[in-house]
Amino acid sequence: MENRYVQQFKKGSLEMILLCLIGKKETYGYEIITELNGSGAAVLGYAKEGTVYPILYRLQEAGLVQCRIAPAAANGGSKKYYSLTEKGEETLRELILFWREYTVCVDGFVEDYQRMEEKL
Amino acid sequence: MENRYVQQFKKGSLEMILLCLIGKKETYGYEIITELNGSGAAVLGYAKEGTVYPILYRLQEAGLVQCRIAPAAANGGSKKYYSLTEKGEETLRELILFWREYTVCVDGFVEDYQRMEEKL
DNA sequence: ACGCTCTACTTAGTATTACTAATTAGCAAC
DNA sequence: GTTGCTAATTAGTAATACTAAGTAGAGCGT
Repeated sequence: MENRYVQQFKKGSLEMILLCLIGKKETYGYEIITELNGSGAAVLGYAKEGTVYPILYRLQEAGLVQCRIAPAAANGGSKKYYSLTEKGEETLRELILFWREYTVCVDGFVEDYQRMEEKL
Repeated sequence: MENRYVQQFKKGSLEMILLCLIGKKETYGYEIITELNGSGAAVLGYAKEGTVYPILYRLQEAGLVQCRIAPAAANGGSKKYYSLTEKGEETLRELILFWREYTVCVDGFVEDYQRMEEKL
């Protein structure tokens, strides 16, 4: 891992990111992994199977996503398509609200520090 | 814990928050805890000793903060005043840069989801 | 037929982070 | 001398994510 901070901040928000991706369109684990590892999300580091699949199981067990099994496609194994449940949509809305509050709070500490640093 | 999301997002960024607080002014564990539990940081939940002190030890072991022991004050035990080392300042600058990148990335996923939701 | 590659999912074991909860200890006020 | 406040320490646990390996189907080239 190139950037050791990646791991740190990533904890916790991946769950929200997966809910966003699933909410945008019905999708499956492998596609999520390739999307995360594609352009735009490099700052998250490279999501691995051992990270993504357990989160999907947790989300399903919590009743936030539902799963539809599609038979094996052109090439490759059978896919598990996930979509948000009503509870999942509600939870995601709450999560997003909280994410906003949270970043505002953390930014506050950062700005306090930087304001002080500028005075030197 | 009232808000179960608190715990999730909090993982990882507390380290940066402590560095910001220590960088702003020399301070000690108990003061950090009371500051975090005071106004403005309620969204972080209530930081407990078992969370803050181990982070301070980690930061010290990593050479990011240095420690000065002050004799017992008017009332209370002796304090351990922490301040940033040069390495700590550098690391904090890097952490802040990364924090910006990180939130932009996560916000991107959130906005993608919300853009799609509005179209419905 | 065989191995190779790609898609796709699963899982065991580990590290890190934070929380719970209890303990120690000095000093002051009553 | 007991209570209350400041201040730090620590043992044990839960949650999150990572490492690394394995399973399995389908298509392709030889």
